[in-house]
Amino acid sequence: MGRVTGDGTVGKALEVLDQVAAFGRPVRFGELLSQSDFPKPTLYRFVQTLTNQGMLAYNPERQTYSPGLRLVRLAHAAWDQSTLAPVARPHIDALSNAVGETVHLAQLDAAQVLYIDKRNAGKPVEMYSQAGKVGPAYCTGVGKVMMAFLDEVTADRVIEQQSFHVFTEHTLDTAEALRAELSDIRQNGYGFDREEHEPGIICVAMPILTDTGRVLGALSVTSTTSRTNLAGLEAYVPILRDTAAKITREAQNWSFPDYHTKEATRI
Amino acid sequence: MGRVTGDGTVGKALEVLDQVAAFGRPVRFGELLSQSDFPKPTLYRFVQTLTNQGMLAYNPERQTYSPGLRLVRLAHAAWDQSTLAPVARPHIDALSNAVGETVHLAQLDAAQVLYIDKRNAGKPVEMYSQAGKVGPAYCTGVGKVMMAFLDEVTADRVIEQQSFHVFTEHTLDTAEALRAELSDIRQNGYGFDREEHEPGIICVAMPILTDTGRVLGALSVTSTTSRTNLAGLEAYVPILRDTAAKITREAQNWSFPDYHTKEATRI
DNA sequence: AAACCAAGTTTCAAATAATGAGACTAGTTT
DNA sequence: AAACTAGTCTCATTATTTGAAACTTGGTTT
Repeated sequence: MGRVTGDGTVGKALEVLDQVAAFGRPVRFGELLSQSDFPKPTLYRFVQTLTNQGMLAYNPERQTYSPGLRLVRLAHAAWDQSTLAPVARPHIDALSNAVGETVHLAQLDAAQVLYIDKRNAGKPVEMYSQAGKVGPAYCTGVGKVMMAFLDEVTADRVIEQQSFHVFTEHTLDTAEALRAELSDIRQNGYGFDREEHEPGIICVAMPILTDTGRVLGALSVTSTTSRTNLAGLEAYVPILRDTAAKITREAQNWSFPDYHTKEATRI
Repeated sequence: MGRVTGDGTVGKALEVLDQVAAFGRPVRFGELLSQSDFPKPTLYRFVQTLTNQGMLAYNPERQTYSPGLRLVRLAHAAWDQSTLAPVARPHIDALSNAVGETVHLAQLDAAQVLYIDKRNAGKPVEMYSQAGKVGPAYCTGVGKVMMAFLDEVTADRVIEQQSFHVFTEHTLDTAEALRAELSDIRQNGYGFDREEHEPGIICVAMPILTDTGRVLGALSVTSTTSRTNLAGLEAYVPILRDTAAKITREAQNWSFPDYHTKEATRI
């Protein structure tokens, strides 16, 4: 969804990979076919190739395909080199201890929010279950603050790719409403999720920017309307700002990849 | 290393992806070129395509490439659907608590050991940093017990792909020595790492097999020669066997992908 | 400031690989 | 045993990849 297609054969093969992943369970060739735009033999060859390459795993007993182990290995490298996680970890820990609420670290990937790290209030870390998860950008705190600080061209592209599905009565459901909100966020320097994604769930979010203003990612503190309110969350703004600044400082040295290509095709 | 090449354009592109990941740090185009068999424009186009697709991330300030965020998202799905991790987690937790030593869960990927989960004695879980890591199969406990229970054809292919690099004075450095060891392991049903990979580090490992004998993965308990010895580790065999059996039972229901294709090219 | 150099990028005809309609096979149901 | 279904294979056509060479850009030296 929102992914650039038409990068030749490689792009098509990766599209198939995404489709398999999107099923969320092992999937049969036929199911994939009925859902795919590719003709049977073409899809078949892609699936074959990806399986040979370890990007898909094949279960011969059930004749099903699922995303392969090679991805886990590659993601390990991505995690280390292309995400804020290694640099941010100690600061996230400190933030989590200080606020005693759920903390998220996210980055943008193809117009979606990709959760990179998470600390559950109190509970021990239950990682991979959350890291790698994606969510909508237009109705989450982290998504909105990241979009707010993108350059105009990139922002337009990202906004255009939002689905504006209505999750709750507070969900912003048009590009115009979103643009207005992003403008507010730019003014304040931070943003909220006002039960826009899930009823009863609110959060305050802070962008992580380079000092040239490039978006690196975002942090958020999440709570529920039963425990606090927006004013209560706003009290966390100073510590969030501080944490973000620390992450920025360290990230500058290590230096991180950008979220746009020269080609303007990818976010 | 050990990966099947020659799956057309897609295979070549993924080879490039592996090369970038192998650098272990953001890498410039030129560095990649000097290390690659592809001619300049060909490599250039691959890198371009992969970047457009989010499989690589480009840092315009430093002009470097690193594995992209899309991999993190895809790996999340792989983790959930193609690994033993979700099923094994509670049992690994219990095992870790019971033995108070470092516990590993691993699977085979392309003749290498892929660590899927880990519990550090006492310390809090620090996930992704370990999950996705790869290691040699011929000189680790988990690697050897998995190889020992592969079917003959697959085992031959895997053994052939081992590097037999000598890490310590105890490293098995020939296919013959390894085959003898695997035979012993098959007899006992479990295996050890006798400081073969790192001096002072020893472990006892147990394969996780389906009841038809197919290899699903392996478990190990690791310690140091300063804290215990092989006889001490052997005491953990019953609980390891028990844990493996529990994981097998649950995995059967959920059912997992295999580690060989119909094509006999991929492990 | 001109010449040089290195790194990255683009071009385009030739070579190669991807494509997909259709045929085939194996397994299952009527 | 015929009809059906899901998966796999073939091969002429078509479209894409390929890479030598030329070009551009930014930085460094003379």
